Amino acid sequence: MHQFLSNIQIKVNEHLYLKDPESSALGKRIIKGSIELIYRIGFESFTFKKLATEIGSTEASIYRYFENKHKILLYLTIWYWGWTESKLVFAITNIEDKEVQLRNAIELLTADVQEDGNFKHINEQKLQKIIYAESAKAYLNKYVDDENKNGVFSFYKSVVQRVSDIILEINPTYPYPNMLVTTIIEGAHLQRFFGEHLPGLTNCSEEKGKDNVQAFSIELALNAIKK
Amino acid sequence: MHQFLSNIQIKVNEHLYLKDPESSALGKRIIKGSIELIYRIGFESFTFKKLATEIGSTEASIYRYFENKHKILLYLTIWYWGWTESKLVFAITNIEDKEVQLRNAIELLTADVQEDGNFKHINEQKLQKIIYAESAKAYLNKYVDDENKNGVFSFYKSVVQRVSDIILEINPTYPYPNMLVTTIIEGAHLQRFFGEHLPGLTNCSEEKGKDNVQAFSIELALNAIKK
Amino acid sequence: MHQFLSNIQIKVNEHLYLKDPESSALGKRIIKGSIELIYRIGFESFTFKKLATEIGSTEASIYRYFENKHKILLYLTIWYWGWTESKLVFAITNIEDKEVQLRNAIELLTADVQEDGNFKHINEQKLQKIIYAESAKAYLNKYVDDENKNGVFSFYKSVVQRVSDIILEINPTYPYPNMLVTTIIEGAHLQRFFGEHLPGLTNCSEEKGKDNVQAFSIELALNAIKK
Amino acid sequence: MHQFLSNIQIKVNEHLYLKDPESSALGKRIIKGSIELIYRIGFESFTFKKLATEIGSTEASIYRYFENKHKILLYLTIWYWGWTESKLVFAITNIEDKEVQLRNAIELLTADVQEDGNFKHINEQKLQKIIYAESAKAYLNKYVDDENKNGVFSFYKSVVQRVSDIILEINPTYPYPNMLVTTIIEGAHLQRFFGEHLPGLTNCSEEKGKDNVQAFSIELALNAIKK
DNA sequence: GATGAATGAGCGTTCATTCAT
DNA sequence: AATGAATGAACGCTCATTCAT
Repeated sequence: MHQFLSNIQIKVNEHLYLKDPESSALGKRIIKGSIELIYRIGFESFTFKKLATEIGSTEASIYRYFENKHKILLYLTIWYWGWTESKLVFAITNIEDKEVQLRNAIELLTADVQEDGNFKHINEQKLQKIIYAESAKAYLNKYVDDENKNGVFSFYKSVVQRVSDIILEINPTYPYPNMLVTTIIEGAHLQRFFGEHLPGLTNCSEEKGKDNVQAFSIELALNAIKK
Repeated sequence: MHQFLSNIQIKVNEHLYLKDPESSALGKRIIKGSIELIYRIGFESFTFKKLATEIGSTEASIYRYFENKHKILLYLTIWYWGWTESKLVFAITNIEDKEVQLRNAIELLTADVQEDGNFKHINEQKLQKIIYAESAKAYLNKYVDDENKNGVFSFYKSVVQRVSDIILEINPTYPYPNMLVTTIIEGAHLQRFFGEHLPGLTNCSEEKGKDNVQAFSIELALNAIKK
Repeated sequence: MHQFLSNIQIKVNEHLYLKDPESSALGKRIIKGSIELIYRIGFESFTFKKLATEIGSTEASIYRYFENKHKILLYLTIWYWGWTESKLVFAITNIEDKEVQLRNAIELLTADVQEDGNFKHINEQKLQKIIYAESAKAYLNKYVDDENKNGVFSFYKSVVQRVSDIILEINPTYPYPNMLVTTIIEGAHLQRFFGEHLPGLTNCSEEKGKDNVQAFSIELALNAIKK
Repeated sequence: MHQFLSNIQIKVNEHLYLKDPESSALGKRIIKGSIELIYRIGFESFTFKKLATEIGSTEASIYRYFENKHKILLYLTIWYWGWTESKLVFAITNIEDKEVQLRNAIELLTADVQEDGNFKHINEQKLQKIIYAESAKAYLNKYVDDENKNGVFSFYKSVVQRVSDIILEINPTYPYPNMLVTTIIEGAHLQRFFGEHLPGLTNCSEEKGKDNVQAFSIELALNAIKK
């Protein structure tokens, strides 16, 4: 997988930045620093000033890249879903059995991310925690107009659509494929989040091989679409 | 139900406020105004100053009741889950058939709220939208220490536990009752949220009687726990 | 005149301030400090921060009184013209001869102001210099909508109208009374300004009794309207 | 006049620029863009960044020509008076009758400018509006030292002096020729400004042939100096 | 000579909070 | 108990300017 993905660069909608952060060293420090800092202090406390201090630059310089902190969160969110889609494509390619495809897909979408060496300035594990905890804030506010909303969700939609298509191939009459996929994705995020921040609210725990959030999710999906 | 609930008052953990907002007219205006304002402008833009203007009072007066805006959101969240538990208790009382209990419970938990005349200063519909969109912000930040987190979740946990118990009575060997319940609750919230803010991402729509979010949720649960 | 005016308070349009600066000690310090500071460093360099330092307060406190620095300049301008109208009314009251009225009026409007003990927190001399140099900036910018523009000019218009009326009583057929009055007022301001900042551009100088700006202005008016 | 002026280039004091804007295409775009932009948004909002965007260049490039925005305004002001003097010289050359000279001069100085095809990168109409509204800001600030002030005013002084000389030839004993000329020039500017921005404060309006600002000005001057 | 990148400094504004009444 | 006045601190943003190429 690494070999494959090492040739891939996630292309984020260019309306989201003033200057492409991938295009310079400072830009990459902004991305890296944002992930680090949002992970550490949360998006609400995250400011351009703190980010500037974090990466040893200035607010003014960051403004060359992003209009405001919401755009950064959007950028990260989109990047995350673009990256997830890449992995998804890889996980189901050349697999004949549709049910195996579905298992692979759900396993991937509900997994706890491992760091991915291909993107040096992006810590994928921390990014995933940010997605769990903060991504809702990315799209629910006045800074994001509809155009951007759609931009944000294009990768997310693709992911959902790919899995829905598999479901419909297994059971062409299942009436709620999209709902099922989003419920499973977000449900898994939630369990991860509870596991970390509100232990006691979930009963997720490590098993050997794959953990029980994944087991639960796969079982849920297969039972739901069983004819 | 109204007759029953009209005798009920939701008791919110007293660590959350400096002075009980239920104890005075101003306190109730604070609650009513907060719901109105958070619904309208979002929690991030919500400030004591704006709230004071909204209810025709002053910032200083609001500080008599709540330490900060996060505590208000916590208060609303807790109230919501306390109220939901009350309705849940009523919905399953005196029903013999466990599967009917489960159906009723899920129907309730995934429904779009109707206004409930019993709480004059609380607009339950707007409150539910706030829960969908903002409640994650209530517990994920530095203002909320662990003690409060547990306070916040006591009602939520009760709700989850009650439904889990029903599930275990139907299928005592089902290994993930909590996960299933929270996934269904939050999944439904998500579908409602998508339905309103990102139409096109979900395929939920009105059917007659109960809408298909409810149908999907009930079916999902029953298939999951089928022996 | 002092006795008469000591009972007068200049009432400035209340849309211009958030809180009436005449209503508190801090408010008066804001007015006094603004005059001092704008006089000293000019309106462009004048900021709320510098003003706060000048009067030993904070920016936030000043914002309780005025939305922005333009509103302060407007306030000062309006106050100046209100005060000028008061003096004008007094200067022509009970004078029979219309030509003497006109002489008095022009003498007043073209005079170099002397400090007026009635307004302790206002240094009228410095205020007049500000009017000469900065008042155009008060009304020519995006901060001032039409409503306010008219507010600003109500006193100015009254002044112009009173003098125009005298002119028309002396010569009812003179076609340009308003132009004449504004030209004389602003011309005198300009000569004062040149006298201070660009010596060599004007040939104004002190004579005994009244200076030659006044003499020039009176002569100009009388010759213009002579039948 | 065009034939005559087409050989003329206005030479602006070289202390005002780092590199002569007349010496390159970019320099001319800077001048053209400055007039356009100051006219549109006012001098206070005018910045090098906006100017750079307007002309499709960069802030750094503009710094090659002008130290700061105040120098640009000075440049424009000086250019305007240089251009005005050129027209004035032409308007009175070879005219015998001194009173006709004076009429011509005042007519010119109080006229609403028409575009002058000789200077392709300069829109004279917009420049005149800038002079009306903003020129005071050019010389009243810390950026302009005395040396420059005199530079700015050399053309203005020449204009005033030329007209004063005519006046003194008509009436050698008139004591205030400079005051009269500046009052008329600035008075006319003021009427134009009021006409555009504060209609109702002036009673200027179009007549046929020449408008009444011109008529008023000429009459004012002739009556003032009448022996 | 012209430009792209980066930055130090400071402005205008709001926020959360305290104090006095 | 509720309010009016005041403020310290920080935020979001822009500006003028410099440096390297």
